[in-house]
Amino acid sequence: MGNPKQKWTSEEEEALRAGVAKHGTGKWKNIQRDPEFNHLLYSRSNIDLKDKWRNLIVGTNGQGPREKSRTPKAKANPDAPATPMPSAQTPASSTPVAHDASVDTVMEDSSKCLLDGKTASKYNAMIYEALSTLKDPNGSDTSALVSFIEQRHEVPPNFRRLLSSRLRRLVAQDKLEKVQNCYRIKKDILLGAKSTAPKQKDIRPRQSQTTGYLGDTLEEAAVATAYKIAEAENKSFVAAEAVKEAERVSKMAEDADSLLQLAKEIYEKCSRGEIVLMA
DNA sequence: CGTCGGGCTACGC
DNA sequence: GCGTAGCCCGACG
Repeated sequence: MGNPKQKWTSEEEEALRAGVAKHGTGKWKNIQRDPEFNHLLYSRSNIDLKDKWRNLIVGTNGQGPREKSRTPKAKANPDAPATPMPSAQTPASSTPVAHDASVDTVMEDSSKCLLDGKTASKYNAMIYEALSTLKDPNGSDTSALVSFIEQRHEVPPNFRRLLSSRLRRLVAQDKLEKVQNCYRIKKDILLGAKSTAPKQKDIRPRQSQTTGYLGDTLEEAAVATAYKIAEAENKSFVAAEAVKEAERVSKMAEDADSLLQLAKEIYEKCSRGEIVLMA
């Protein structure tokens, strides 16, 4: 009630970045506890840090609403395949690449409608289903996706909004690609990747007895999608190494930049004869 | 206990 | 009306 909203200041943001640079992502509590940043982040919880960083990343990823790229990210990643935006993908969220590679979703799209526990995002599956069915070379826009999904699934009234939110997030995670107003499944990085069989051997050959509204073309598309995802998963794994390298470099660059600025300030003050207090 | 991902909603354009 | 950003909640380790 009495919480209008607490917007993040650039100080806090900078502290967060510095904290991430020092401790790495995921160590939100450490960052928050760190006496160095606690002065700025005392009013924020570790969850807040995580959330803020999430939004920060979206903007840093390349095309984002807000580009706060103050620091010229190092290019690096010489081995970059055919990826449009290989550089600084996600500072330390190699998680989305490797860990998140579990790509939960996808696999059992429609059959997941009323499945047991997992309760993962079935929306993602719907999106993949829709995209892989209407194979639009230019991608499908939100309206097309909404109507497609609405025809096959039960959706809440505010689904459109939900969907667009989800689409954005998927794009941010590099799972989808947005061209103009249309979305399509992203299939970046293509490399030799020997088919490392173990995983995708069981991509549910048959499914759909849950409801039965499934067409065979749809099923085929679903399987194809699952296959592609599995393939992409393998590629991601291989690519993760390169990405990590890039991350490391860009992180170093950021660090160096911060230190440089700090050093500059100190230098100027010193040359003016002022006394500088170091923390 | 801490982290992560999803979802909701107020706010700005 | 859409997109963004902060915040909350449940799940998982």
